[in-house]
Amino acid sequence: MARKILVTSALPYANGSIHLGHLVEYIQTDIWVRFQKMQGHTVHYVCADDTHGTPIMLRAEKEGITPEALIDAVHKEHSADFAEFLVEFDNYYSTNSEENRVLSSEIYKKLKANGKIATKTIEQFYDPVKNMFLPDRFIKGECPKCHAKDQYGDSCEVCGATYNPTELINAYSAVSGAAPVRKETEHYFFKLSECEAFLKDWTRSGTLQGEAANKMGEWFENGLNDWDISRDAPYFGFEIPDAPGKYFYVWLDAPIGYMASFKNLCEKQNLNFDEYWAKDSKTELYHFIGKDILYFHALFWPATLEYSGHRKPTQIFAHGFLTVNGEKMSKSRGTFITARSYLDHIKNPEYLRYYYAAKLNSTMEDIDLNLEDFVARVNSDLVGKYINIASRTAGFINKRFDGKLYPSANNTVISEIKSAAQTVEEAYSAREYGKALREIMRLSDIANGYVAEKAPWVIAKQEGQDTVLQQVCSDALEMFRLLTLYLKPVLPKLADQIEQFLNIAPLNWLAVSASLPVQHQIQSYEHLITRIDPKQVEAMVEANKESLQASPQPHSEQRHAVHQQNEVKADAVEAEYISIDDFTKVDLRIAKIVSAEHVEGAEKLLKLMLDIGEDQPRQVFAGIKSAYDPATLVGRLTVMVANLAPRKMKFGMSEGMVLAASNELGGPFILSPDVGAQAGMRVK
RNA sequence: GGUGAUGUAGCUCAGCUGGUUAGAGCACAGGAUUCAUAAUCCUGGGGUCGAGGGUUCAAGUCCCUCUUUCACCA
Repeated sequence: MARKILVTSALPYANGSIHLGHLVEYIQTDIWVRFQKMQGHTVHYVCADDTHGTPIMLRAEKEGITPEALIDAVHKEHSADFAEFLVEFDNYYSTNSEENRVLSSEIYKKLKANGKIATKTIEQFYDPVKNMFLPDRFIKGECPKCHAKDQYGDSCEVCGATYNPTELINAYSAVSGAAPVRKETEHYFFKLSECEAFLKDWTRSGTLQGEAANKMGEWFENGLNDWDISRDAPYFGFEIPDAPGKYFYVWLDAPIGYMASFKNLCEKQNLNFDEYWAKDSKTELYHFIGKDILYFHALFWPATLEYSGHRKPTQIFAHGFLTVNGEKMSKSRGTFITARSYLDHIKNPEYLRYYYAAKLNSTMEDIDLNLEDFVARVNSDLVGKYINIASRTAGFINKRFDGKLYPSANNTVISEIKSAAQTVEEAYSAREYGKALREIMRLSDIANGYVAEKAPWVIAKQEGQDTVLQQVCSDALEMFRLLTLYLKPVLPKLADQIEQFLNIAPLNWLAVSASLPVQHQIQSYEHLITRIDPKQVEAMVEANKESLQASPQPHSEQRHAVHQQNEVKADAVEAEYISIDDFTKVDLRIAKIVSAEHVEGAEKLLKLMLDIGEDQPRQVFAGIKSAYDPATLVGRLTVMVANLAPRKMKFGMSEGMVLAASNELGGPFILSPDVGAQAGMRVK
């Protein structure tokens, strides 16, 4: 039965080029879509550029163009990159579209009518020169820990410390250089906290991978915060209908961009939008995303849909990140490789599609692009094994039999390859591409073994064996046809060339049970694919090396968003000195460790019972598990903070803090008093 | 500090609900072959499955502790 399926990939931000990390997702999705289409299902694959937000606005300004001109240019670039990597969207649109404006407004109004919108006055950093509110990323200053200059508002790239923008020393606006001030403003919130019951239910109903559902559990444990969905002018985005000067936060209209892109496709192809998005839709909806934006797709998005009267996603497929040679992509190492740069150097996009597919599975594990392995694998699998089957047999058919086939009636190898169809099918369907390709390569080995065993080059020299020769080679080409069919979701362009070579109609899954008929005429064989020269890869890496200091590490979308959603808290700037009065507020005591034990389930904690001369020993959880065996601690004296507010931890109350020394060289080392100190003595 | 993952041959990875001497590809060694843009076939060496403890007749596979790498949160 033909299914109706709508598939999306995450929307790339219109502020940068597509790189090899992005491509993991688009290639993964494209393979799945092509596979489902080959199965005969109705599939629409839509995507769009994510175009709104402060970074786009500012970049356009810097380049002296309008945001619209910027996103138009990026849209062209992205579209070209995807097309060349054979990522075949049914529609690649933009979130800055009329359809999206209308849908975003409608959804907002429905959320409001359902009582899910609230307003709240918050305090944010404000650039008094530029007259705009500043996201954390646009506040820079000196790192409070290592004092590196020009660090971002949320973390230091030199020492790795994380902090609040308020902690930066000599903070300044990255836009104007002015010192930011705090300013109050009214923001609109989506009352996510009221959606908890619905979301708990939804995230556990099989819509997420197991690991993803576990991850979601964390958010529930901490309680859901209302989601800040507005930004103040100036902002490049959609103005909120009933709130002049307030704009939808980019993440509100981005997922609605999936709908808008599809709406646009409906207009072009006369499809029924509501059939796919109405609350009771019988169609299927799948979102392919990176694990970093799970938060938006598994919490905000389904809640938005639910309370605006729409259907929810059927499933969300999250994948891991790409590493190159086992490490994060890095500009200084030359492994931050753009799609364009790959095309310039390696040329053939199907090599990368094949390699990614060989590595992909249905989990959220990161996948590694090992460049040496990439060359070896592509050369060995695609050229040595797969293409070689045709390359070594087609010549005989063309030269000796005028391109005419004479397949045998019964070939056990062909039967075996055909019978693997279900295994391959299931693997693709479950997004276990690595498994599918392993099976296909196993079959390729069998096919090559068949040719080696029959040795057509020997038969060719024997008198009166023409028919046998023709059969062996025809059968090998039939094997090749089947393998091509299996590989087609991954290698669509190559499959297309092979269809022409074999002179057959475009392969779909039904063609598994067909065969090349007797007397079928094939075209002459021309070499279809060449080996990668490792020098090409070296040149690519070299070309991507940036000698300059690494440009800012892109913060993950999630961190970015969550920070934006947090209100700026009014931390007092720490003074350099404290008074004696401040110090005496801290009640330090000599403590005797009465008992020490491991805490089940805790990574770094030990549970200590500390005697400080009170009736009952204090229970304290200390993060010293890595350095101390509990048994050796019992009986020792150390120092604790006795008047620290008790804190409820996952494992119980912690009624104090043990002091310990550490830095990057080692630790923690707990303190020991000199001989004579007694439990309970005050330290000052 | 918390949470979710992760650690299996030189490299990249399979190993489902625990069950014979732990698998594949690449790389390496030896042999065969020459149809194929040095591709193919056969054979072989190589792993105390991150470390330690436990459950079990039986553990890479379950439990605990420690540890590696990564991500997210604080």
